[in-house]
Amino acid sequence: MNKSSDVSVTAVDGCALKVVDADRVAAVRERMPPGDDLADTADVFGLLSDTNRLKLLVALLEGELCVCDLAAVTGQSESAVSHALRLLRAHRIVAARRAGRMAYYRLADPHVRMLLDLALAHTEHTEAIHPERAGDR
Amino acid sequence: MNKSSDVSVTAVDGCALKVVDADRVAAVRERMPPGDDLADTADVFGLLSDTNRLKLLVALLEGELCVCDLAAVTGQSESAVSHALRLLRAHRIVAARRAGRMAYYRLADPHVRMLLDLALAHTEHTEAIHPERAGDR
DNA sequence: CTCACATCTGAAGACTTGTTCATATGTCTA
DNA sequence: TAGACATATGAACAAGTCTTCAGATGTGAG
Repeated sequence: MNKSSDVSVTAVDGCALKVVDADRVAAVRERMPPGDDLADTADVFGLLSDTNRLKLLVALLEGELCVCDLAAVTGQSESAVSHALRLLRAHRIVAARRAGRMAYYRLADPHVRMLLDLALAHTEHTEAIHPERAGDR
Repeated sequence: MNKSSDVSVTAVDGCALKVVDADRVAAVRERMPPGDDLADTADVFGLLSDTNRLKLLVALLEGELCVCDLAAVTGQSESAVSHALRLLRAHRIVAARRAGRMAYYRLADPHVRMLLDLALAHTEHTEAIHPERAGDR
């Protein structure tokens, strides 16, 4: 095993790149989930990465709400809420129930619910440990 | 309690909006975490929402790696990796250890590690239950 | 049937983000 | 010290995203 200080050059997938620890690189590569899975996961995170969408989802954690109430709770325009819900609905993260002219939305993805719970539990504890912007070294 | 079918108009925070269930709206509003917390949480999700950054973090789950190995594992240019790491470092999600001219990066945020574990555990099981794009009704 | 209402939609502009290329910084070796 | 090397950085362009506005759709009441 060529550990530590020798730099080798491999061409694992067509594009040659210098690697320091070829074994670990190969091992990590093995375990890396397929690109599609990672892309899906990144998409989910992306849906949670907007403050307004996040507010909507947090509001829905406790039960369904109609569009206008969601707008009131989150302080957004009804149009903005509708757009956001459409996106979330397309990704099956929320689901709608229609009652006459009202539309009641609820969280439809237990996986996302867990992510939200986990994330919120931590930010409540962490308060200000994330000083945004800092650049070390 | 004015439940069900009467629509009232409240001006809770200055901006008047029609609400259907004023009680629930007020209750949900109560429990909603402060805006700053939500913004921080959204930022974290945002950092995980890029496939390339996600790859880097997944690669680091098993231990530290230097920049060039990260580039090799994830198939990105070293410059791109460096830029991504800078962002992650600024948010204290990864930390660098320098050894001569090499820089070894590791996951520095246990909170993020949990989010990653949770997310990956699920995508591995869920395969294709997230048919990307679908729009119901 | 007509009106008021709740929600949805499309399009356009402002803004944010990622990638690339060129170059800078700092470290090791000869 | 000179030169090779690993990483970092800045600037610029391309691409994607959010918000808003105006108007469309569908539903219930009179």
